[in-house]
Amino acid sequence: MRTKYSVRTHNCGKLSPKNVGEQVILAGWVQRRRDHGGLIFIDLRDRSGIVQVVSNPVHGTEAFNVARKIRGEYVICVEGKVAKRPQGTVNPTLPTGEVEVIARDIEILNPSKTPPFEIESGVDVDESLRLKFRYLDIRRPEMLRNLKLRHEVVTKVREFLNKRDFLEIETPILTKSTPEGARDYLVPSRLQPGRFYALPQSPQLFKQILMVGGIERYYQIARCFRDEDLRADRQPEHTQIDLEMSFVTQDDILQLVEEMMVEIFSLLDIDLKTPFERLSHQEAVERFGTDKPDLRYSLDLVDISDIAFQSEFKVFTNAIASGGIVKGIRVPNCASLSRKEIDELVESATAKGAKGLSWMAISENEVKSPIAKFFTPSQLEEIVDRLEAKPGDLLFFVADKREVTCEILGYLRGELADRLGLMDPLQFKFVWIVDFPLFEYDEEEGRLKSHHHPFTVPTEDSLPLLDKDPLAARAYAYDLVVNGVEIGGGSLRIYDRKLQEKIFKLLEISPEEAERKFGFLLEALEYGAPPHGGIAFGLDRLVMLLAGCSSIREVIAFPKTQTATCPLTGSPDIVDEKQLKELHIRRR
RNA sequence: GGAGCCGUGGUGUAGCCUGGUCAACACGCUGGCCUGUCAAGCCAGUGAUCGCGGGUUCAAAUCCCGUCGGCUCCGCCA
Repeated sequence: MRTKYSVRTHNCGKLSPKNVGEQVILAGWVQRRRDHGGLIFIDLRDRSGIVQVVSNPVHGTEAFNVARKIRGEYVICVEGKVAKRPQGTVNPTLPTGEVEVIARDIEILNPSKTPPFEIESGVDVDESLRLKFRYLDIRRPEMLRNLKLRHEVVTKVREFLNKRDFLEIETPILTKSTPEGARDYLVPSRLQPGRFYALPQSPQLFKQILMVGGIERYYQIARCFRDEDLRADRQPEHTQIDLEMSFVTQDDILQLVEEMMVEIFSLLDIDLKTPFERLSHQEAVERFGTDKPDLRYSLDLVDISDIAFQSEFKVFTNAIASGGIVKGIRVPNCASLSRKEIDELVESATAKGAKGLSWMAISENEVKSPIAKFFTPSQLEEIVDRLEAKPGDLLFFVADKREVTCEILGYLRGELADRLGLMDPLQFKFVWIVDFPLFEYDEEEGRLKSHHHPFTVPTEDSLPLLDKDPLAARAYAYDLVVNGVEIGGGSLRIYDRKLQEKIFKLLEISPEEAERKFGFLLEALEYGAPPHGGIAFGLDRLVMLLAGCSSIREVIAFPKTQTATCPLTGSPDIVDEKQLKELHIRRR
């Protein structure tokens, strides 16, 4: 019996009436033990599922004695016969509920301490405890399901891209720090005193170099590192589905990705309609107040500046006079919202940076609002018409600079949708955001900053704008957004050294710095670089959406806490002085 | 760097506002009974000085300050 587990014949969860009569050897963990005194039931669990084992002294005296000692999470091996359950004892909630295994022999392979929390679905346990005992947490069905789903997504992606002639190629983890972007994780070099590697924020430059290397189609399931603060959807290391192609247009890439998404979502029997909706960056911001809109609900933002300017309401007219706008949002059937609820919304908008938030409640023949007195009846009617408001609707208005107005209302839009339960968790609304600005203005640094990254190619008609009005320049850049979550983004890249240098110059990266940081790329561009472009997806976010979770930690085997620590291993940790010395590092 | 919420036996919570049987409930765990349960049942028992430190008070889980940890968010994340 010592090594019987090595000849395990079946998986627990796979047993069915078809196996009745068969002699089987199972191995797994004890989910639960029900001791009836003269008869003991054991729910035996392995990765495939659970099956009930019955230990009756009649069928195995020794086994019964062992069964009495068994406790939860013991690892055991059971030999016995599969039997149909007696009439009236079938468990319809268990896939294997029609059968049970009559134990002839039971061996305890390894006992277990009582786990610090119950290993079952739907636990509500402190997350840091789950993470400290992640190996127990992973035994829970939800975690197993999520990790399995993640595996299936990755498998699907590989199949899909392999079929389309992509090569999976690894790029270095120990690489070079680059300016711009997120804070790098640094790794001190032992052999080169005083020098540091950086962990990659993405394989961006390597994949472009691979294109220059004639690979034409590359992908990688790539780990990426960013030393920034964490969120529910942000970890210091995350995994990207990274791909790059030569000789393609933006449309080629978008189309390929759509096909890939169809494949991925077919895993959950979800039929995605292609092509996905496309919104220009500008339209997204104007209509939804964000570049990652959740299109499961409408609540569009509507400009009423022209009407508002005619009113007597100083807040509105002043905002417009100083170059701002007034926009509104219509919330259906919410005129009955209590004053307290409205005040809460006003407060949250103010917390977001709004100077104020005006509202109007629409009823059959009047507009109830603290600001109604500043408007003529016909102006009010125009506003109602413009927002297509119906009796029972509630309207909110913000007056400020264009960007601020859109941002606040965009935030309010999400807040309202959440409160009103407009986010259908079973629906997946894909949208491409395209025509991104090439640059944005960095107030802090007082200079231009790449909206996507410095290697993104401007559209042809933007080229003349680079010198005149760079902020008006558009890029061949695109984001894929699902239900308000940005799951991927990419661009066509610059493959001309002169243009790349020009962009660096506009970003106020000196030729010396450009040479030092990106010299190898600039040089590569001079040796027959093909036109190319690509995209990268946040695998964790994608799987999170598919799994219906609200944090990527649920789909990562060993995630970090908000303070970037690992309760399981205790990393990060102090190291020996000897190690530091070898690395030429002195602590302050 | 900032804001908010949380921290009570192994787990999840109640108690906290209105200081004084202040430690309760469920699950778990241990033992006993029990041959058809599957969240088994019944009986008995075990177990927390209330994250930590300080303060107020005759008296603090309860009020105040600080601190640590977890989570959410802002900043940050090309």
